[in-house]
Amino acid sequence: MQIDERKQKILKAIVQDYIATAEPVGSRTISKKFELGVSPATIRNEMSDLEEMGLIEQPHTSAGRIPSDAGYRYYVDYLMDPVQLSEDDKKKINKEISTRLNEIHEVMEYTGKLISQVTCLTSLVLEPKTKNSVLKLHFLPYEEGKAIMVMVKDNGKVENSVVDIGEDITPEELQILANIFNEKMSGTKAQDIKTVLLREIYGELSRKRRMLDGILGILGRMVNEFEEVDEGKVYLGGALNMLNQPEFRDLDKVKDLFQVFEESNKLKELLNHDQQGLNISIGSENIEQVLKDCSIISATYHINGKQIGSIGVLGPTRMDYSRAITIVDYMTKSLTEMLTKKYRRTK
Amino acid sequence: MQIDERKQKILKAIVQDYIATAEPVGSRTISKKFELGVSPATIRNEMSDLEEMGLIEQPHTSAGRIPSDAGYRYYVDYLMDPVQLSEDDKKKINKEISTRLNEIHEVMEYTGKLISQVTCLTSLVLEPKTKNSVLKLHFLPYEEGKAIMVMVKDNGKVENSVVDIGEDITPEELQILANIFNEKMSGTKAQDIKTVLLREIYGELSRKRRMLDGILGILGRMVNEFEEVDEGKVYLGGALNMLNQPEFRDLDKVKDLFQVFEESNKLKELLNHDQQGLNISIGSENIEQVLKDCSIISATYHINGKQIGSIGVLGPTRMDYSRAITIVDYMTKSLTEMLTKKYRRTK
DNA sequence: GATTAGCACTCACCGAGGAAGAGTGCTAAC
DNA sequence: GTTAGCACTCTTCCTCGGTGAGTGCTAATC
Repeated sequence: MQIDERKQKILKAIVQDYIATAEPVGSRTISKKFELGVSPATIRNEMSDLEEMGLIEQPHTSAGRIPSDAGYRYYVDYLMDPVQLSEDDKKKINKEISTRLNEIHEVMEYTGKLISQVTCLTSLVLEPKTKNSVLKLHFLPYEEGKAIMVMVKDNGKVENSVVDIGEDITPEELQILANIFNEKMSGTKAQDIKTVLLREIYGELSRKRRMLDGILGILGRMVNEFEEVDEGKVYLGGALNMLNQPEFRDLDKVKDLFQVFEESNKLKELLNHDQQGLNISIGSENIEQVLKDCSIISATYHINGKQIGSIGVLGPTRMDYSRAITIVDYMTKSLTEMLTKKYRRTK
Repeated sequence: MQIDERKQKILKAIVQDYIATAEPVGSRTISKKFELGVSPATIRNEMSDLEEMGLIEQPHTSAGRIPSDAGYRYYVDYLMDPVQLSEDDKKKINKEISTRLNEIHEVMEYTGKLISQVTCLTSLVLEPKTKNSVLKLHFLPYEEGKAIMVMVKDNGKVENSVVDIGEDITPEELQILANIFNEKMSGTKAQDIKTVLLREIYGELSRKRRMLDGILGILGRMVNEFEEVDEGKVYLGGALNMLNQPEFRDLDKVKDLFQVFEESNKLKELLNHDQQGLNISIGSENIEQVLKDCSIISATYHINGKQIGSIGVLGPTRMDYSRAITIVDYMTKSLTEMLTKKYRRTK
């Protein structure tokens, strides 16, 4: 869409003023607050054009204009001024995160809190996907018929779960299972394990008929475990901030919104776009109908340049895009750096 | 407080009608809906007395009466009719829980969902406190200078964490440490481990001077781990249900309430009364000022008759107490039974 | 003496009506 | 092409009277 410079300035003024005040912007306001050197009447004419183009709209006849989704999109793509994060903010973020780096879930939770605090919006943080290799498998004795399976993954995480092994499997046999895994499978992606592993083990064990049935059963359950821990958890932070937004003064809207917040699957989907890097989804561009008055800024972070998770902020379409983008961007970089440092492995 | 039978009947009618309708109850309503055999005028006189006693109050002059906190308390203590849970409900609860019994956090989360669904209120579920014994300790190799410590607790939970062990500790030495622990300490309460363990290990190892320093360091960190995992997580479910309650039509109240919901520490405190069994906290009886219009029904559940956690429901003071109590009560019993069955150990 | 009918009074709630104010669109002049 | 002027629209806010639910009091009744 090609629009002339003065229209751009006016659109920019409308978006910025509306972001700041949450009130429809009138022609007089623009001519007073922003120095365009033209009278309100001229601005009115331009606004009429902008409305025809679908970039702004009028809540009712005698009100000012507010940006449409398309208007925000144009603003974000072409008009927005870049914002620098203050050194203070940067320091705060870096320091706060690095003091919390013990457990991955603590990092995630705190990252979320931090983002929502700095942006005054709601934060979404997706745990690194553990669609990655299990490096090593250990079995430990538990109780009759059960064993503790400890999995070391190549992102440094350690998971354990109790698996049923049946009564007639001996510790030695379990050890064989672990050995086979550690020798042959180490580094296999979890989702590939199901097929590959089963074939391998089958070959290896075909001599030892007696064990076979039991162990195949264990494998079935193990693979379930692998998949279960595969899911990155999603952390929601600062949901309350939404209640301070004037667009959520309506209780029904709050209900709808929080309904989405309670469904972690939906939240995951919101962050789960395929492309890497920064992504901005404005209003009706969101998959979720309920979020038609919200925008989401999200970005991916990396560990060892490979596994990825994402973080995002969710706010009303009328959010301070440039600030939010800057913060999300900085946060992903800082997270990538720290997590990579933490989980750098010789392998 | 001694009040005559007719006053009791009237108070009961007021509470029940108010619970059902959320509207102040007038004298005419009572005389029509409940068969007391007296005219509205008589009821009015009685109501006037009840108000003087502080059991009911009047929102404004020309409105009916609503129960005060003291009124609810009297109702709960003396007037309430017991409710039987329908067989359907029972079956539903039992079935739903037992299909989910794999991971403790799944049980907790699902229990919460179930309670909030059945009561249409908000549920709080406190994980079993793991202020309990570590039965067994294992060490597994991780990377240079670190080891995976796997702890089996006597409530059946398995926890793992990566501990720094320093470069010059050999796997064999770690094994010794584990052996010492498993022989001497097994079953010691986590909070007692710090002192006892240190003394024991010190004696055991005083011969092997070289190892001592390193191992003492590990112990320090281990003990931190023990304490860290001590905290039971709290699960919140059905927070949205509160938004359907007419008392939370006011956005500011919602904000305050959700503020509490976001602080898991406060939620824990709400469930953390010392006495076992059922506990009812009405309105201003709550520690948390913000919850002065809410009541909490909570009860403790047990595993192996020892470790305890609790579950609760939170709703407006105008909640259906007898139903809520019945459900919470049934739920704790059913949870106790199932968890005890699951975690029954020969030890 | 307890109960009740009758009645005046209070007060929240609701909808109508009207004034104020913000903002527009149009027209005519610059 | 730009702007001043003006009529017009529409929301917001306030006021005001009517309505209805419910009370408290008084006097009559059981």
